[in-house]
Amino acid sequence: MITLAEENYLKAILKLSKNSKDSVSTNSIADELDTKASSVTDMIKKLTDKELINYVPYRGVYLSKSGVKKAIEIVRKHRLWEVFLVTKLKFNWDEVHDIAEQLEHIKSQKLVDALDVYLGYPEHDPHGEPIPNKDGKFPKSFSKRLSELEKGGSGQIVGVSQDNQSFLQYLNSLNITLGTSIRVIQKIDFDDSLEITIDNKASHISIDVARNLLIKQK
Amino acid sequence: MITLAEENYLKAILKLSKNSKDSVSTNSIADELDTKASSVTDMIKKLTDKELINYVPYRGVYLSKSGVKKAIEIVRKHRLWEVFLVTKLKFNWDEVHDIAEQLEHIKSQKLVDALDVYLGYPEHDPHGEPIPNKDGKFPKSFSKRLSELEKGGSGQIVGVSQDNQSFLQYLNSLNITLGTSIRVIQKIDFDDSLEITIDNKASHISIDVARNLLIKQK
DNA sequence: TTTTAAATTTAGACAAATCTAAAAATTAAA
DNA sequence: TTTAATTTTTAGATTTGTCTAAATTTAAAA
Repeated sequence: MITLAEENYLKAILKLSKNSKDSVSTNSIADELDTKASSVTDMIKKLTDKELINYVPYRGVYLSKSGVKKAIEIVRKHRLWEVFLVTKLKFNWDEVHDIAEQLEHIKSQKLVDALDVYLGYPEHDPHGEPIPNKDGKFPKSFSKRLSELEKGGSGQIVGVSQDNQSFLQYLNSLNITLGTSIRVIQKIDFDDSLEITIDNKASHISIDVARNLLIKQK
Repeated sequence: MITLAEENYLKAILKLSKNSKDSVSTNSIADELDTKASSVTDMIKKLTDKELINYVPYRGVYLSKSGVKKAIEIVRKHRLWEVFLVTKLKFNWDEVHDIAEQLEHIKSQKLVDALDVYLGYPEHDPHGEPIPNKDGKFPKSFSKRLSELEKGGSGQIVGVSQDNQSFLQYLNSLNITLGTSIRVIQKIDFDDSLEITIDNKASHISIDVARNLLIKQK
């Protein structure tokens, strides 16, 4: 049986191994989970015993096949629940993370699959992150960043690539949400900022914001 | 902060104090939670420190005001999630208990309330148990037992008063579910069993079953 | 290449929740 | 009312997940 704490470690290791291809260091896990390196070493041993990760002392860890499978399952649950909270319970984009953090640990394969059906097999969560399917496969992504669009280009918001509170709240204030139509009216050379329309209303955003907005073109 | 284990104890104590009005004994809690009396004594001390229960050594416990409030919140969450699983995710009646047992511990007031709205403020869970509202008040019950109906009487199933697996599975095999229309065709004096129609199809059930079926008459 | 700094692990401790076995208190029986 | 049986509590141990402080290993700097 895999415990809640173990699940959180697996998820953290998966996330960290996506950033850099190398094995994941003890300290980086400690940072990610806001805990101490010594605690991480302890847990690493438990996960190694369960063959969920591979570990060479002082050399870092990486997920085993079963560890990847398990970690992806947790990510899948997290993101499906986020979709549920936003699309069905009308939560805001930036309110769902902490609740999904709890819901992702509910154990029932049937529940996850039923939720997936109920939500219509969504491919992205409200933050634009891809949702792996039942077999652990991620959908092919067709989105690009708003910052990559040319003048005159347009598309619909399908996600964001950063999910901190202040960013999401800023988007809220701009009336940018999932599905919002955006068109690039002008690109300002001076600071790379963009004049855009948000559902046909004019607005102005910085390049930093544009870089974190994922859009899908028709 | 209240822990998962503490929540389970509060729920058990609430359940046990509904049966008998007296204070709840250590052993009865141990039975209910399938644990040892010594473990119960330990936990009783913790709950007493947190003023969630009142406790006199060797004399049993009862819930404090805040303990009742907390326990009812958990029951509310459990039952709302059961409704969700059955009405939205199409689970069977007898499959939802274990999952709700996990979901009831998710911490978010906003989530519970949103779920309540989403489900249309249900007053009973799929087992017929009443769902306390936001303020902890239970709905007034208008249901009666099928066993109390006269020959010729009819109504709709609104719940059951017993929720063990085999009973629920038996009902399933009879095609008795929430909302099913039942009419009493004949009462057999010999063993008090009943000839009934289930959605207009003839069937025969024992008095024991009839006693555990809650119906609402038009 | 030796020394210093940084990262990692070990050792020992702690809180939560549980257990077994033994002691104490209460209740029931003789 | 004394004894026996039952219930409850205490004492001490265990597991999980965490911590601090010290020791060890690896990497970087002189």
